[in-house]
Amino acid sequence: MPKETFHNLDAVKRERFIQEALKEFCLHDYQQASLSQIVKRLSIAKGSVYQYFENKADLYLYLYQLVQQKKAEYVQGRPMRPDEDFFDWIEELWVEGLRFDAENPLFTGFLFNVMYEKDEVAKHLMEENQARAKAYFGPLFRQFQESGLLRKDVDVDFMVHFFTQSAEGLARYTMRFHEHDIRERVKEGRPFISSNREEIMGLVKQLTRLLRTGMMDS
Amino acid sequence: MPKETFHNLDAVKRERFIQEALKEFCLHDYQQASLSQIVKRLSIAKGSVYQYFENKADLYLYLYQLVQQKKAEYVQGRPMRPDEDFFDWIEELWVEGLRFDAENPLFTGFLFNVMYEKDEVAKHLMEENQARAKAYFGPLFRQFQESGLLRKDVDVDFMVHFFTQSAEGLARYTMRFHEHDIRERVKEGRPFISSNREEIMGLVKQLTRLLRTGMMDS
DNA sequence: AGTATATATGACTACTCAGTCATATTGCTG
DNA sequence: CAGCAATATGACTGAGTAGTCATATATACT
Repeated sequence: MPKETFHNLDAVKRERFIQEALKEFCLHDYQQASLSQIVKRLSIAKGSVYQYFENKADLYLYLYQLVQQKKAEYVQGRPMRPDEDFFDWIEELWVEGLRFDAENPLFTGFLFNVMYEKDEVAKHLMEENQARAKAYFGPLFRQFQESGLLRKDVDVDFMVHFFTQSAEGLARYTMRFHEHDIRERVKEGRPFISSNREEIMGLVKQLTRLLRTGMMDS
Repeated sequence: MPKETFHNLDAVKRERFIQEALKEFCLHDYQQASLSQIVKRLSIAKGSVYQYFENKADLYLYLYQLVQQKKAEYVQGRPMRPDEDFFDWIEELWVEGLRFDAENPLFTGFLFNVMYEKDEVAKHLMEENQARAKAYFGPLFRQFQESGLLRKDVDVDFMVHFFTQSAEGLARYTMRFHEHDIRERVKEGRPFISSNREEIMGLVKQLTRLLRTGMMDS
């Protein structure tokens, strides 16, 4: 976690530091991300990083905690109402989530990188994240199976995996037009996820259609 | 592409070189993978790498081409028969594919890394791969839509994306029990994908169920 | 055996990095 | 203003990297 000095920092300077650090961890994985490059872009001394954080891993974990928290705040506070349709609820959740992604591309880019990070620092973060999804949706799905809402001939764990994987793929799909220049967009701070509400709604609806009743024509 | 010298190499030595290089690129992304480490493990001189290949990128691209080709050979040669059910065909394809993955963990590990590689060297490989999938399944899906097999209220591109993403997620799911010690397994050359035919068949069947008719109980 | 060609070698260059630390600068307090 | 504590600095260390190249060794051919 950050040292006292970082919290004492001028808010503008602290924000700029976070932005630039996120940018670096968006463009590169943990090992390849360079503190030297961050301080160069910020025009501050290398030593300052170590006035603010213990080391590189400390900074990385702080950023993760920050981003994770912001995203959770945004998505939570809209729990499923009793007797509400699960997929209707999910639709709303995902639309909100994608809007958040569009508005905070650096957050999303960072989380995507964490997801596929090969370094040890990030291993437990992914595992935690997966465990969280499993703990949340697992019992819910089991309950739905019992109440005859979800099919019983597919394993709950597998269905949760399939479901979360689909959500992830949805975010990825929204980036499809910017895949070739995501790096440039990150560098320049431009968004790389569509913020077109119509488009987002359309995609989410298509995904829930597939999840509900599959690919086959009925 | 490799230099003449690499092709002239004793087959055993060449195979060992490939194995060790794949191992390194399984454990690390492109930038982090170290030629110095590879030659150390092989007990050969650093210079030898440059007798065999132009540079690091050349080696990486050679490995990709090699792995891609081997996998294609394995999966191809089982084209869809006319009037065969699409999902029945897919089931067979995926079972074969997962068997290949289980038998060649280094190949699969390497391809997984390529997929999420952030370095420029790999960018066009991913794009190529996605374009290949789109070119192959796109027209097929469009045809299925017209013949009333696939639902028409979901965009073909989106459906192809959903479909390929699901296949990828399937492979990832088979690794779920080894996620914490994949690195150790790669280092020691032990498999990290289940080769239990029953289990593989079971998982593939569950996925095709979900793809066919969705998650809801009918 | 002798010569030419192919292959193997590892010290070396030039680079980047995380992290350190003695020193300089700033801000605050009495 | 003096003095002290908090903060900023950047040269430096030690480690690791891709790639080079002159030299040594092995192989093939006459």
